[in-house]
Formats: sequence, structure tokens, C-alpha cells
Amino acid sequence: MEWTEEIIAQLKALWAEGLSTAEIGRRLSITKNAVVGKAHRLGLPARPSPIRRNAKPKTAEKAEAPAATSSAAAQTATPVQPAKQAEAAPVGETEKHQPTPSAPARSTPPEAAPAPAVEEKVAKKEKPAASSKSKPKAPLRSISDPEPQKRRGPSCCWPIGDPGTPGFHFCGATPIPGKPYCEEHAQIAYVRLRDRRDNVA
DNA sequence: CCCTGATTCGC
DNA sequence: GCGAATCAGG
Repeated sequence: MEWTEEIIAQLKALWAEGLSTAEIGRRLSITKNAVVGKAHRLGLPARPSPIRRNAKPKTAEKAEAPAATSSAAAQTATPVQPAKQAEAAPVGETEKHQPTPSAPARSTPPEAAPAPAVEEKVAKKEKPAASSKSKPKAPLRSISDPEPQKRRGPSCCWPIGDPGTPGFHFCGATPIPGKPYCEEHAQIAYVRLRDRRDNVA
């Protein structure tokens, strides 16, 4: 695996975005192991995982950590948490899809698609409120807008590149109706849980 | 059973 | 340095 700056940037971006390792792996066409491994090597912040590896089969335990006298190490850093996994289970799609946009609420929506956060970030970057003055008539078009798209055809929002870098962009291809991604990317994004397991290529 | 992420260890 | 294998918790 050739970890170019580009790839690493993407990994970082997606990682920071809160995607699962498997998700990231899927997007980069690598295994989740690779993602996790690299992430660790890069020193990326470990993401919420309840797993704790205490029992070291081989490595001997180390001495106790000396109790710090002053625990007043005030850390201004606020634990930034993704709050919610934008994607809990973006999968489950079989063959059928809901032609009706207003499908009944599903406990596990198969249509859950990760990655909207990126757009928000980008939007912020693009349109930073420079001054306190707000433009009442500013053509602000947030992605959350009720109906921002009237004429602009939808485009695949598969992230290409590192959000925040000049080269970053979205796929832009014509997405499958009812899906945020184009055919090509939807296939990767909506892999069935059973089928994917590992490896993508 | 399925998912998830973390660490270990051979390469 | 890399990632599959393995471990481990939900």
C-alpha cells in the first residue's frame, strides 16, 4: 500500500469525520485493518471504542504509574466528540428501494449515508462570516435548506480529496434517484454487511 | 450472530 | 512501515 500524502489526508479527513474504520477502508479501497493500523501509526486520536485491551498475553505488565501529585492539570481542550456517528449502519440495501421519499420511519434506515459533515465544513470554509454584518439577502444556500435544489440536478457527494484543500471536490456524477451517490459510489457505500466483510477490491 | 475498533506480530 | 490476524466489547 502506497500511503501518499493524498491518501493520508483522506484517511485523516474521514477519520476526523467520525466514520467507522470499515467505512473509511471501503472508501479508500483498503481494509479496515489497514485503516486502523495506519491511523494508529499516524497517531490519530482513538475514536470511541469500548474495547480495552488489558490482558497482555505476552507483554509483561509494567510498574504502576506514579500518582501525580497535582491533578490540577487543567486542560482547556474540550473533548470534541462527533456526538453521533453520522453513520451507524449505512447498509442493508438489498434490491428494493423506496421510490416514495416519505417512506415510513424505519428503525434502521438503510438509506443512512455518511458524510454530510464534510459539506458543512467546506461551506464554513468557503463562507466564513468575515464581519458581524450579516447579509440579509445573501444567497446563502445551506445543504440543509428545505429546497435549495430547484434546477440544479443533484450530484454525487462522494468526497474526493481532503476537505479543506484546494483540490477537494465531490464526485459530482449523477446520483441514483433517492441516493446521495452516483451508481459507482453507491455500490461501495451501500455494501451489504454480510458481503463486505473485508476487502473491497 | 453481527457489528465495532485496538493491539500484536510476521513480513 | 505495513496490514492480516487476533483480541475484545456491544
